[in-house]
Amino acid sequence: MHTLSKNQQIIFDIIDKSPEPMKAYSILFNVQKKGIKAPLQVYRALDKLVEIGKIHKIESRNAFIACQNSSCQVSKATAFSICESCEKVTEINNSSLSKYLSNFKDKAGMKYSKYNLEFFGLCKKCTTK
Amino acid sequence: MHTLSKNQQIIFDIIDKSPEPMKAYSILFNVQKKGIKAPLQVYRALDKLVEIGKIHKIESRNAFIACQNSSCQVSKATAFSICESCEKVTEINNSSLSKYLSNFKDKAGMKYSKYNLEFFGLCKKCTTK
DNA sequence: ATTTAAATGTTATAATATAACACTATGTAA
DNA sequence: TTACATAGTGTTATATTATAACATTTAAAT
Ligand SMILES: [Zn+2]
Ligand SMILES: [Zn+2]
Ligand SMILES: [Zn+2]
Ligand SMILES: [Zn+2]
Repeated sequence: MHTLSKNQQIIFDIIDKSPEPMKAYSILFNVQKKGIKAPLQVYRALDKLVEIGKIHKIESRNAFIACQNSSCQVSKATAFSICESCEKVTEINNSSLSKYLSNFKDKAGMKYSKYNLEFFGLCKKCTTK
Repeated sequence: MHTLSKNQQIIFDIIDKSPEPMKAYSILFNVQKKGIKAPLQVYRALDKLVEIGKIHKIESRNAFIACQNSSCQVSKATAFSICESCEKVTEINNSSLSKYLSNFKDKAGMKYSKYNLEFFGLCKKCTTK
């Protein structure tokens, strides 16, 4: 089991508590009172947290979210739903989907070791507005 | 059928000719001899070209690629394979995959209108090195 | 011809991310 | 416990990616 360093723990905690994906500079702003002053300190922690699967990057938003899937030890098979109205992001944990994608074979013979899928649409709440 | 404006055509042509995804500022550098001098001119053309499905953005790379799928009129269901060694990117055109993803239903009841999928791994060429 | 929408040109600036270097803490193994 | 290796930190500077705001021009629609 991996033990987080001081900066990693601070930055993980703030992302984990956030109801929405957080951007790097918003994280920075929020941890300055804890002594983390420079972008690099944030980005280094983010890199590590992504690497070990504690957080994921939402590529289309340049934002970071805590892993909501306890079995997701590494960020190598990720899927998210993103509401284009309220920007709510949810990690999808669907074994049929992950099985389908993990077994997907390209005709070009490429061997995949990782994927990231982002669905866009309207969440239930925003649909009824 | 959509007719491209002058800047849109210039920028589409250079992306279409490129064997690899192009970044916005690399595009800018390459079209300066054609009179396009400012980032905004590039980004505006890119936005439009993405909107009409002539190009796609590779989110994990902040780069743009010409649509390799003639039936892809709008960028609302995209899938790519990305080689993490040589950075070669290929648009995946697989009807089983697109059918599966287009019909995918989240248990949260979210209605999806769009998705983007990026596979990562080693291409054939890089596997045998 | 008049109106409307789309595209352009330009300057400035915001937002996102990394390079380089010096230093400190932690774990491992002789 | 001392040496060594690996990971993490702090700091300054800078690179890269993207948008705001405003004036003007072109193309399309009525
Ligand atoms: Zn996860
Ligand atoms: Zn919503
Ligand atoms: Zn396409
Ligand atoms: Zn390759």
